[in-house]
Amino acid sequence: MKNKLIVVSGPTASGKTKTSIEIAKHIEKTLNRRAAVVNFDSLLFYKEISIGTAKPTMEERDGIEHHMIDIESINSPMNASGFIKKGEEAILELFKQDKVVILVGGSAFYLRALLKGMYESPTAPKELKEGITEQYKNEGITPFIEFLKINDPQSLINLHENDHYRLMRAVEYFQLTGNKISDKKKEHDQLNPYDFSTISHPWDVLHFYLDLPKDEHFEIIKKRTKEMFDQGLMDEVKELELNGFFMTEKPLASIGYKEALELKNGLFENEEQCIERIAISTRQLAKAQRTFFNKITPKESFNPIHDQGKIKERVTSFLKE
RNA sequence: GCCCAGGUAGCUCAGUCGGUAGAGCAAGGGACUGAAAAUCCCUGUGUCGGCGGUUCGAUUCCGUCCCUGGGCA
Repeated sequence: MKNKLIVVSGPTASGKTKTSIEIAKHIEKTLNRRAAVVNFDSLLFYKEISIGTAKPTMEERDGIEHHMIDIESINSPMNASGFIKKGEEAILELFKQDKVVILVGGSAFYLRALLKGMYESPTAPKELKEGITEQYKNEGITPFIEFLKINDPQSLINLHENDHYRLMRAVEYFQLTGNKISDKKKEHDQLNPYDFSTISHPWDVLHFYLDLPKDEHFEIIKKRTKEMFDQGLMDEVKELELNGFFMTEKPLASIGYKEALELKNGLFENEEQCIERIAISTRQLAKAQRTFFNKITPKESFNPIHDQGKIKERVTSFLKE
């Protein structure tokens, strides 16, 4: 019998945490099997940031074991490759223990990397990365575009000239591997990267996608943002500073923390405006997440508020297959 | 009641020496392979407060009325 993997995806604040716990409880209590949650939210990896990431509390987890949470520090950021490695390891171990794995999160890029694979590439040595950063600082994007014109012109077609981050990565990839990243993309595109009916593992996958009407969703986002402040988001930020962080760590540039730091530095007139800003950015994040998930098939869409019963029924039938 | 400032996009505002208007933000759409809650791209949006007048033509000039803010009474 194939290992069973249940994916619970959806935009931020769409009820993924609650749904995943309900599914896990249902599996353990009603179906008499063990279940475990594996996270694929890109910010839950970091142990120092919790409130602004809506990390599930121990109470919320309700005894269900969780993995891929609090596994890194914000001063050594995770990336998709590292995620795959550790995520796969965790999942395989759970399957070995005959558990049903519930993969939960909103970072579609990471989910796709895990299920459809990534182009192989060694980690870039420090000197190479620093050299690229230095050259960009001094000379701007021009030398990178010139480099790609000669070595990987297709990437110039694939990418916009203002997308400096990806242009630099294309140069780095070539210097690192001697291969064109555009060739790798072309190769990988033949695997239909958004089609999860075929994945790079022998797992049986059921994909739940949660979403709800936009206006309703925005109300939930606003409420949750206010709650983050009540729960002490600002204290969490102050604590980080006391603990010697520079406050320039990459994960702190994420929604909630970026604005909290701005509030602390007097860039907002008041807390209310800061909250408003976070809520809008969160809504925009949800929009981007929808755009990505919309392309992913197959998936079964449900309303997190009204469809909990249907979701459980579907879990039951999936595990009997 | 009088004086002043203002009323232009969902919001904040710019502008038109008279030829029916534009930025930022918001919104909508999209891309995405080692930063992904990041990064990047594309796209509108208007009775230019109402009504009259002058003019070939008014959002722009004039009159009047309404509204908002400030000051004086």
